[in-house]
Amino acid sequence: MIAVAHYDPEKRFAAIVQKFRESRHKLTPQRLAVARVLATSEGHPGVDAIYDKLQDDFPTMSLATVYRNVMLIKSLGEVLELGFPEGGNRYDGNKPYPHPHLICMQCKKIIDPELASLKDLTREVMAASGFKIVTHRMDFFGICPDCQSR
Amino acid sequence: MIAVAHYDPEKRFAAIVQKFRESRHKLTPQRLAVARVLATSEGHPGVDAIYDKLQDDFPTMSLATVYRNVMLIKSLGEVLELGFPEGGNRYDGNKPYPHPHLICMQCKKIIDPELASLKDLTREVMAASGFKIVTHRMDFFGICPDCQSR
DNA sequence: GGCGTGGTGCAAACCGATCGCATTGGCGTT
DNA sequence: AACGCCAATGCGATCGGTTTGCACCACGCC
Repeated sequence: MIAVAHYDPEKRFAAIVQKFRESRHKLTPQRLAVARVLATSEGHPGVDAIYDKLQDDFPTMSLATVYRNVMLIKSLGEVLELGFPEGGNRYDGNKPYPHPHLICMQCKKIIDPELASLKDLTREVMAASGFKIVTHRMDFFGICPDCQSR
Repeated sequence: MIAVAHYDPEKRFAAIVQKFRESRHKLTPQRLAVARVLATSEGHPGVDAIYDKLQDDFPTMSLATVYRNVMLIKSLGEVLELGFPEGGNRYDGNKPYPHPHLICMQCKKIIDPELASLKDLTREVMAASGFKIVTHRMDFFGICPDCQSR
């Protein structure tokens, strides 16, 4: 398996909470719980996965609340949204900047491969096209080793 | 502007029609019209754009017919679908294999930059992860020269 | 040219995501 | 520590792009 660089979830959680404070948003238990899940972003969870994970602690929490808080954290720039046309967007609040993803088409797991920097490619595109590149998206779709052997 | 390699729309159209025949699908005027638009895929049209473009020739054609035929051509492997989480998927039937795209976030135009092959990256990912890579997606989002000067 | 079946047009259904609203509760103020 | 404002929550209703069901139509084998 590829080595995966990641940040300390505690530090990421603190950074997100800091953004809440700066933007004068209230620190509700539900909000903090969503932030905590995203700070780790184990497995690049979708809204459903976040919702399920918090069912034990917040049995009455609404799915709408998860949606709203994920969107809030996204608007604060503290989570990377991986949108998919078929729905079920996934989120990465541990590394909230664009990076490549490796997606298993069968079990839907998503991991972060370590790749030679895309900086060169981005620079190449900017120079050749005249575009001002704001962000990018790079996904590899395939079958993971686990699913291959199943 | 980046030079863009593309295929002869006539040849692409013939190839798609050939697939229709092989798969025993009827050659209706609406189906052929959709295939003809996709063979060129000027501007990477979405379903709406295809529908609009064919209004003059087929004023009574249903949007559902466009959807069904685009999906058919996709299932035949003759069009590349560029799905977006916010909807409005775009299609490329001229180069129906994965390749990078450069997308203007303002006017939504999509062009094909010429880049050093991604083969090396794909191979790197496969070797390092053990995944069997089936396809990929690589988009650069930015502001095109036209929109920058507006 | 006739027939069978797949294709079309229309409208209804679908469904994840979002919104409206009444209630709740975080947190600045006193 | 208690108050009170207004953002946040939970719930149900709603939305809009896409898909589906169905009756009618027409492509293409014979």
